[in-house]
Amino acid sequence: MSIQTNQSLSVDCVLFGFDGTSLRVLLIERPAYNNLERMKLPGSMIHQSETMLEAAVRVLESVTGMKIHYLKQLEIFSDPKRLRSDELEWIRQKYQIQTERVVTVGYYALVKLDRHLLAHVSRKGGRWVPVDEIQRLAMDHKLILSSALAMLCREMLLSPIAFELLPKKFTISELQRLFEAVLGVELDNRNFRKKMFSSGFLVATGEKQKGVAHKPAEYFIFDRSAYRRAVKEKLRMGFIDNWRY
Amino acid sequence: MSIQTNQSLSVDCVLFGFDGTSLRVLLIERPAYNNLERMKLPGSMIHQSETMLEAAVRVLESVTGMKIHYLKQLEIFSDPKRLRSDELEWIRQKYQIQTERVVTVGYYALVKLDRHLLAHVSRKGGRWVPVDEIQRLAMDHKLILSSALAMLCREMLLSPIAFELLPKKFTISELQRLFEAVLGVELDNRNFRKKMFSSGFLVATGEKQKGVAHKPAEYFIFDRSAYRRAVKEKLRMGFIDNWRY
DNA sequence: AAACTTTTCGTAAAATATACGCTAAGCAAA
DNA sequence: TTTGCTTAGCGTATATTTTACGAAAAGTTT
Repeated sequence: MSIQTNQSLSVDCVLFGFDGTSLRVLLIERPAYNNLERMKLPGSMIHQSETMLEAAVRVLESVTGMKIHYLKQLEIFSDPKRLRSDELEWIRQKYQIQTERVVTVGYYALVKLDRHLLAHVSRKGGRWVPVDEIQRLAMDHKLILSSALAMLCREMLLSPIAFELLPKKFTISELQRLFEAVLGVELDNRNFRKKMFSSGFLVATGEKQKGVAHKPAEYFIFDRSAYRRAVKEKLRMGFIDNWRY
Repeated sequence: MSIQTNQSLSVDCVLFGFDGTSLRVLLIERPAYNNLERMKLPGSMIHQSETMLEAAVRVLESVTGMKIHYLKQLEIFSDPKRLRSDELEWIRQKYQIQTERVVTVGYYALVKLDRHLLAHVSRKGGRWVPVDEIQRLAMDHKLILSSALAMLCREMLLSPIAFELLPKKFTISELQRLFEAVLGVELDNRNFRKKMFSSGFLVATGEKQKGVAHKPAEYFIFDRSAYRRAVKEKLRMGFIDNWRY
């Protein structure tokens, strides 16, 4: 029943990207050590004078080389037995600390994939792996990933995070494919389009696709301020019109 | 840039109850110490071999004397400057530990208020304070409370947590008043009733109010398995019928 | 008995969601 | 050049849900 004094705190980050077809997660390949799983989530122990969030930002900006715009906390993973002794030993060696227990906070983040980012990440030993190809991960990182996926699905239905994963200009079909990939459903393209346009936060650019073997689609952009206006409008009008038991 | 080794981990819990009119939070009055705020949230340092969640359960079951059925994690509060030095000193004294930094995890929980619970809590130095009467709290507990309130609102619209706060048997009006208290809105009683009945998880008991100066209302109970069936039904049918941008 | 209060049942209109037909615009193959 | 294939994009009819209220019912208080 004694107070714990020799524990450490870390962050582990699930960074999602969308390549137009499938949802991908950024994984780090760590050097071989005994028989430990090689692939892990990007993470770090926290430093003296930073918050958990700042630690997560540090980890992600280091591996991507860019500013992270969407980053949220998941859960805290504090099972005293969450790390096997060999994993704990790896951590002691890597960070040169004596610790009996590592409590970690999961974060999930979204980025727009582009050539520049892909290049930077691969220089840093990172790999963008499609979520449905991930079988095993180091430590309890598979658990953290599951938590992130659940959060992503939930958020996708409630706030406009899809646009964090798409390029600035995108077609309605790309948007729809993203929804289908994340939620694992098929959607009717005509109704999907109607729903997306109904709130008026998609702005036509006038530009169209080129070189596609079918009618070229128009590119749209997401107007965040129009979105905020629409949300306010809804709140003024309906009371609880958006609950769903 | 060094790794933190001398920090501690704690939990702080926001326990909500509903007295039929207003939403209340359980606060603890701590002994006077310098000029620190007296009222704080129930909390504790974590022990060697328990998870954060287990620590929260321990704290809440100790102060209420009963099993806690609804308990969820909020956020982690890790600002290195979240505690003033006098608050930190208080913690060092209370727990007899040398620590430079206390990172805390917020939890929020729901209970049904009854006479028995009220009595037990007041023996333990706890007080049920209406949320809108809380001006200041110790440390950053006001911040944790805000986080809990935001979470409560969000959850109230998405899952049937209202029934965790009401007695087993309740009238539709009581249910409505709870919604109004938590969300801070006024609702049309006829439409509220329709909405609540539409999913079919409210079961009539046949019992009615007695001694009220108007038409007596019937008591209902929440049928959790009917609720689960209704949710499944919805998922089979609609695709994304419950997103709300 | 009249007044008052809250419960409870209804109903009509408005707004949203769903299912699906059909044309448009590009490329590729014939 | 024509035919076929594919996805984009428009429209419409029907079903479902939400919203705004009217009014009766069942008690207590005056």
